[in-house]
Amino acid sequence: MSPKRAYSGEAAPATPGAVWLRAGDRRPASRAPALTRERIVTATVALLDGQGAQGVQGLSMRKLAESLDVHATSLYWHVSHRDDLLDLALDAVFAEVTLPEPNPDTRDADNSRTAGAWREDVGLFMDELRTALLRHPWSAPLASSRPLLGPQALARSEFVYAALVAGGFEGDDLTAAAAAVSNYVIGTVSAETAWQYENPGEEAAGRRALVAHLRAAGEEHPTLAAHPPSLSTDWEGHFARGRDFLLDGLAHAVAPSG
Amino acid sequence: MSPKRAYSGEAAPATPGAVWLRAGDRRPASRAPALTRERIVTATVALLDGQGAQGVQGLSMRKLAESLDVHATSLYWHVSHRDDLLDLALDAVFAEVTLPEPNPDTRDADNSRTAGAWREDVGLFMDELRTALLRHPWSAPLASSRPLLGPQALARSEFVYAALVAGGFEGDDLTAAAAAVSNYVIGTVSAETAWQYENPGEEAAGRRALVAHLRAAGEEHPTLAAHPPSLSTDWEGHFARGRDFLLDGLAHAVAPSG
DNA sequence: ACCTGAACACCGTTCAAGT
DNA sequence: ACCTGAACACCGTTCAAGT
Repeated sequence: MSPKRAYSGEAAPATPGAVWLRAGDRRPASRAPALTRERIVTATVALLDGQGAQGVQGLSMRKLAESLDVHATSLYWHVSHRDDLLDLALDAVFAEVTLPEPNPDTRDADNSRTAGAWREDVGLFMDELRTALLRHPWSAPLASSRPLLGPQALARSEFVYAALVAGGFEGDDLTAAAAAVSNYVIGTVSAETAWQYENPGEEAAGRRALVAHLRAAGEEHPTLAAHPPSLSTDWEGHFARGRDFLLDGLAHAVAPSG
Repeated sequence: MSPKRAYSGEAAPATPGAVWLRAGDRRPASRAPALTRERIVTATVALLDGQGAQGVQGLSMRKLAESLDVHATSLYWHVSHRDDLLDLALDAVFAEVTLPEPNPDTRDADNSRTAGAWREDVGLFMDELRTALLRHPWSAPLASSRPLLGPQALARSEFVYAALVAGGFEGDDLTAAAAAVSNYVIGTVSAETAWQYENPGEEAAGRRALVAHLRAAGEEHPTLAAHPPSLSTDWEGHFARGRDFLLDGLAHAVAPSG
């Protein structure tokens, strides 16, 4: 109704991932303030973790403020939008991905690259990322829908890029390989967490309904019916198999003869 | 006093003989309902498509109702929650993934499986799915965070399963392969759409800020700085490369010798 | 059977005002 | 510099009531 600037509500900020791009976003503090960005981010992660299957919808500025014993509007001194909070919380999850020093670009006696090194590094990254994302069920869907530009995320990307470069990737192959690795992990964990129930008690009933649904639909989908997709919920095993498929394909790209 | 279109009750009509003058006064005995689930879903997709980079947040029951010339609360006769609408809209996107009859499990003269058939089918599925998801930028993040159980989604799964079974996959390898294929596509498109701007005019400024950000961060991340991730935005090319990496890995699993 | 209207319990965000 | 308080423009969903 109002002609000028329509209510923007929860609309995404104009530039995706804008928190990371704004300079001079944070004012210097004079006296120890009640609120700091760190405290707010910690409380955000805690609130989201406590909201179970609600995901990112479990975060409201008002609930967050209450958990910090402050008014909702105070948060806006430290942060521009709710979305900033989500980006910051996500980067805090990436901080939990702990990685060693990457294996260097070592060579065998015949000057070919050692086969195992880069693959081990990339596989380790994938496993570690999955573990961190699973610890915070709201994080994988978020990671799949926001640019990953926070300092912690960038540091993890650096690790992957270094490992792939050591493995012989370069140019577009490098970019594509790194993207495939991240997207596989994030996509897989996102799918896995999509099955989480609000209430553990509902799981049994939900499972029964799913079996009945697939059986009914299965009459038209014989292959699917013969291999019910998510009834065997060995998520970790399936993750590892798919990870190895992808790593096999990457290995093929840098050593097509072998 | 009285609202604009009140039921007149027993009051005398203003115009004598007005019954005859009013069109549509008598509803047909079995009147077609104003709303159907199909109409609602179509309007939902249209609304979401029109909300640009807002994604799933662009859908409100009130706006949707307005676009259907109905009250928001009427929608609840046809649908239980807002989430139902999202699941229905997502399945409508899967309906746009058009696929041929899958290649059968053909054999070569030496009774080994023809190498190209299943791979062609799976690759086609991946390309088609990407295209459909890109047409509706809100759909990939949604697909990555909801179980894909709609009839259209299941039919597409059937195609992938059939192709993989024809290629020689079974058991956990089959499940893992199918999941990897879907998750790769959905994860990749989700990442791609995460970079979309609300307003095309902001893209240039956002790009400059991103370059500056990566340059500053690049001092600590040399490999990343040397290969700036998303500045070359050949999304399709990178998608195809990653797709082929994965397909190579899958091919290796069913023909480890070759 | 299908739709309306009022009501409830929430939202994110702005802005002037306080300290 | 940092926080409060009131206000604005929205939300999803319920339920009794209408036709």
